[in-house]
Amino acid sequence: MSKHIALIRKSVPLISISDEEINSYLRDRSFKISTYERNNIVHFSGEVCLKLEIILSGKVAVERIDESGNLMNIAEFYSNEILGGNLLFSKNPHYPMTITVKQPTIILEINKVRLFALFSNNHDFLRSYLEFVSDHAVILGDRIKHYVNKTIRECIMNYLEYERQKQNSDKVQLNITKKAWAEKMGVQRTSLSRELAKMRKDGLIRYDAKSIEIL
Amino acid sequence: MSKHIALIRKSVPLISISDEEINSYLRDRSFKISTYERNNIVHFSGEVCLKLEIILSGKVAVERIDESGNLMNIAEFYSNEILGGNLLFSKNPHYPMTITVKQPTIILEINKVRLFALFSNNHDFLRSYLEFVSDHAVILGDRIKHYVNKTIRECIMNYLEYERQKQNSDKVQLNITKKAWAEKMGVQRTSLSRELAKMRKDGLIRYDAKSIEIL
DNA sequence: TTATAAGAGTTACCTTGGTAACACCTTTTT
DNA sequence: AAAAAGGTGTTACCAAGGTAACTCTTATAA
Repeated sequence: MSKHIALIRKSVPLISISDEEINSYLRDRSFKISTYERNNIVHFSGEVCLKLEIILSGKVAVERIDESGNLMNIAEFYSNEILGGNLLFSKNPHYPMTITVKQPTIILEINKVRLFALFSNNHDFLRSYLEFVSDHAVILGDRIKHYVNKTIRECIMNYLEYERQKQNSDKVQLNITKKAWAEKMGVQRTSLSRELAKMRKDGLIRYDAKSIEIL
Repeated sequence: MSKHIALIRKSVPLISISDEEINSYLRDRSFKISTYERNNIVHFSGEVCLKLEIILSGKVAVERIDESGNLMNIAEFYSNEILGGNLLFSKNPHYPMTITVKQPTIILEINKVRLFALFSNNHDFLRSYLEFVSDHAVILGDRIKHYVNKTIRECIMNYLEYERQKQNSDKVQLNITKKAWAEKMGVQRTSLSRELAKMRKDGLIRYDAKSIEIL
């Protein structure tokens, strides 16, 4: 348990909360720790959101599974990130997608009443909460912008452009598998393969198994 | 000006703020009133968001215009609704889409410092702000769910199903033009026409210029 | 009340991308 | 080291839907 408190102490969103507070919240159950194994499901699509969750360690993914069983990876969350922040105060707080564990994960759950009390008493916490929620709404909006009504080629270029800037090189290292990339863009893996081949033929890119060079 | 104060007094998000406060905020310019005519642009895509805006009266639309000039209507906002709520506290607060005026509109602008002070001093205001922001993040998520990787037929059925419940009748009145409907779904008007004709042939619907009956 | 603009329906044509069925690799597991 | 599982590339086939070019109808303006 003291290991968990150490984890909470290190958690960025909670940085301004004292040990005594943490202990008392854990005791009165307004804070709760949950641990998950790989492939556990944290929340099913449609489930009601009743608490805020802060990831203390690990990695989870928000995934949309359509009627035919196709997977689309909408977002991934790591340590210090928040789940349910966009949902908790909504009039209709249902998780819109499934949240699954990708790496063993420890999560701190905060109930709604405690959260609101923290906002009131701790303006730094409120500020970082608002910042987080804002940032993620913006990311959602960006996904609409980048992936709605775009051709696969445009999706590929968006991704490569983003990685080119992040990696600061025209030769982009692919740190994910092609399968995962296809799921991220919500297209078939074979269609991604085909489009990459076409783009090579059109002289736009050069590539091998692990990297793509933008020409 | 007193007319504006009356409008602010009636505004749901600000219901718990007194006349004296409103007056003093207007005087120190942390509150500001702007009026817009039809087709004015409130914010261009990419513009930096520096303030929260509350619509006191009128109607605006959030629109995405792609490279080929095609319009997609992402959302519409009316009296008592908030603009920029998802953005203001983000690290990268750029309006992702263009916001245009559909009906003459009066907007109250609140700067970031004042807004944060209101949160701190007025928990009801904070609560309704959080609720609003949450609801709208959920709506954004729903749009992803409803419109990403769906056929036109599925988009049509989603819309009709939604309207059927709202209007509580199998015969759905179309209160928008077909053109606007197509823009809302981000498809070509001709493709919508074609698909409706197909659905009629398949015995799914019956329709005339103003209404559609679900069979 | 014309004239002009804007919405609406139809269809031939063609591009995009999902499906399915292979053949290879590469990585784990036993 | 052999076997199983999962990632990858390729391609023929086909459905969905964007484009463009018309025509017809319904508002709005002169």
